[in-house]
Amino acid sequence: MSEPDKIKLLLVDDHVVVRSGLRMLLETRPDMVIVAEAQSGAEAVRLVTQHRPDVVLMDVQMPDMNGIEATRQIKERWPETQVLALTMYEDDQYFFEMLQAGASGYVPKRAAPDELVTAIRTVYGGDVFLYPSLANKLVRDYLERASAGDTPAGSDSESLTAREQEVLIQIAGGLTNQEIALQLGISVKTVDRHRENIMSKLHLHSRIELVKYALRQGLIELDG
Amino acid sequence: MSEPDKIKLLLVDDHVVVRSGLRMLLETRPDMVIVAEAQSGAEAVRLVTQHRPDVVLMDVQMPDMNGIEATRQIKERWPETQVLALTMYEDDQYFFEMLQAGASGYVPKRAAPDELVTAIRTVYGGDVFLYPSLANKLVRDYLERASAGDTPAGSDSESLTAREQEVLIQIAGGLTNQEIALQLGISVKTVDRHRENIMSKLHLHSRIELVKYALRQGLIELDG
DNA sequence: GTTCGGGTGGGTGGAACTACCCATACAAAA
DNA sequence: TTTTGTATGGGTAGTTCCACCCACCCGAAC
Repeated sequence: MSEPDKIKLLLVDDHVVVRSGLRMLLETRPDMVIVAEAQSGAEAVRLVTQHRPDVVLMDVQMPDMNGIEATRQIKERWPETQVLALTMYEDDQYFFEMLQAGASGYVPKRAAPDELVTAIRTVYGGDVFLYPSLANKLVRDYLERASAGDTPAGSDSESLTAREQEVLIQIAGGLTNQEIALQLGISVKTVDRHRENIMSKLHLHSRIELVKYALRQGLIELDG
Repeated sequence: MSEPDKIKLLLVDDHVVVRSGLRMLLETRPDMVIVAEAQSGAEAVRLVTQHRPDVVLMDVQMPDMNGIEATRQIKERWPETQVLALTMYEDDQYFFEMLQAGASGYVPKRAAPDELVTAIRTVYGGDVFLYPSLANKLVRDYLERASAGDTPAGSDSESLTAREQEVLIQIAGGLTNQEIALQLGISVKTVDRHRENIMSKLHLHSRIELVKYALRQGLIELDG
């Protein structure tokens, strides 16, 4: 279909403008070709099946199914496909989750075009690319965990699982269970189950308390 | 400089990708020409002075100086320059502020390219363009104000009465309507009535949004 | 191989929330 | 005086939340 030596890209973003911008910045590069565009996480998974791209440029925040869940599903089925996360905000709350989901890189959308190109080539080569400000974050977090001895048995109160944390962030963002379910591509009942577990673990009893907890923990920002 | 019959555009967005996308979608149109790009509100004001564009495509959320303040300053100095607001989120909290600042239109970035072009031509013609979902919002608000007897120039957002503020604080404190009613010695329905009025005035639609509003306004503390 | 935890999902019932409708009482402003 | 705004309260409907109940699948740990 396309020259075999080019890096095949899949663009995933819910905004036409952003996809066009990425296309403009990337398709002129001699070693890259855009094989498809998706506007939701669900569509991305489908198009990976169809086009088998080398690298997926994945927006993190999207309706329908967000980038984290889409990444998880893609890496589960095609581990050789590399995912490069794109985000609007550098202080992104989903940074760690995205890496856990299997993303090989993380670049803010404000990055210069050449930086983006470098990032794509890096993850295509099987390496990890982290934007400097975000790399610092990762290192800091790593050191914290190391010095804390990994928090073995959840020293104080029970700690939340990654999934629970994800749901908590969505709740704190003001979404209903219904909307969260749509975001994560799971059942409303499961979201509700996670919410119950979170409340139980944290000894909280209403969404508002969850919101305040998330704010105190810095899981979300007030202006978000 | 450029053909006089073309609509001169200034693109304002802090993301290179978005500016590129807009450029790609717009510069091929025969009746449009992009005279400059700005990556902050401050730069936008400067470039309007320099290039005198007909229409400014203004991102709302930006660091440095946001789109609202930039719009205010631009409209103050060059009222004939039209500003079309672009936003990432349809349920934008800055919607009304942007209109008050002088924007002639409001379009989400997820809008189709042709819709954006239509919007530009509309505001260039001196008319107002509102994306359907947002127009509904405005109409609803207008009707509210009209039936309520206006609030003269609709200048600032309607302010809360003392009682409403009191109820808001209790809600933000995490109390239920039941508990608030008990606290204030009034009926649950009255508390509910106050809540409705508060939400209506502030254009908010859930308790969680009320909590965040109260926190932003400093009405309550996070640890309280 | 069994146990255990995490993630998934369903059902029920009551409370709470949200958006509409309606009204009355009172004080201040036009 | 009439209007306006504020506070008060009721009704109804539909949705969401919350706390219980139950289950299955899977992978990791023991």
